[in-house]
Amino acid sequence: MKNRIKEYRKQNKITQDDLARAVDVTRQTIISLENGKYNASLMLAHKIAVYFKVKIEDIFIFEEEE
Amino acid sequence: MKNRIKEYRKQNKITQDDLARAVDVTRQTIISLENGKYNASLMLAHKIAVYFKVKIEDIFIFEEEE
DNA sequence: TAAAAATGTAAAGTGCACTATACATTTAAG
DNA sequence: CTTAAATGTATAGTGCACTTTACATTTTTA
Repeated sequence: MKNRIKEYRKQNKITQDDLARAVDVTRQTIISLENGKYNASLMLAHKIAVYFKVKIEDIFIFEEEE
Repeated sequence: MKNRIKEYRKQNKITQDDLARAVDVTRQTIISLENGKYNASLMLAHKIAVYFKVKIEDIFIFEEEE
């Protein structure tokens, strides 16, 4: 699964730290998500989508699966 | 976070076992989700939404959070 | 009403999502 | 060019999402 967190973050001109605080996780978590270390939880995906005012599916890209 | 998995499953008249196989998890996982033991991962939420042909937000209800 | 099908409970184990802390590297700005 | 801000790397630890197996209870159907 891929995501467009970095894209949306750049568009909104905010820092990783800003986003982390906004969705209540650590900066490490944002870095890990942006760099594809692992996937977000459903709850975090939702918070990020709400923050950017888009749908979960707009940020998280589900491809080659089931 | 709540979810409407059981509702959608009943509407589609399929069993927990059927759904479990369809989204490639164990029956235990479906039971646990339906009974609110824990939340689905983003990937599983997506598979379930695709299976029922609806959006993630139609099945998973995010309320009192951030 | 008895057997089968569906649902639920229990419990131990694995891996990943996320935290926390510390430091190193890159980018931006005076 | 030098400092500060932003981004990244590393590592150890915690809890939860999910598995597996086994059995118990409820619901459905012949």
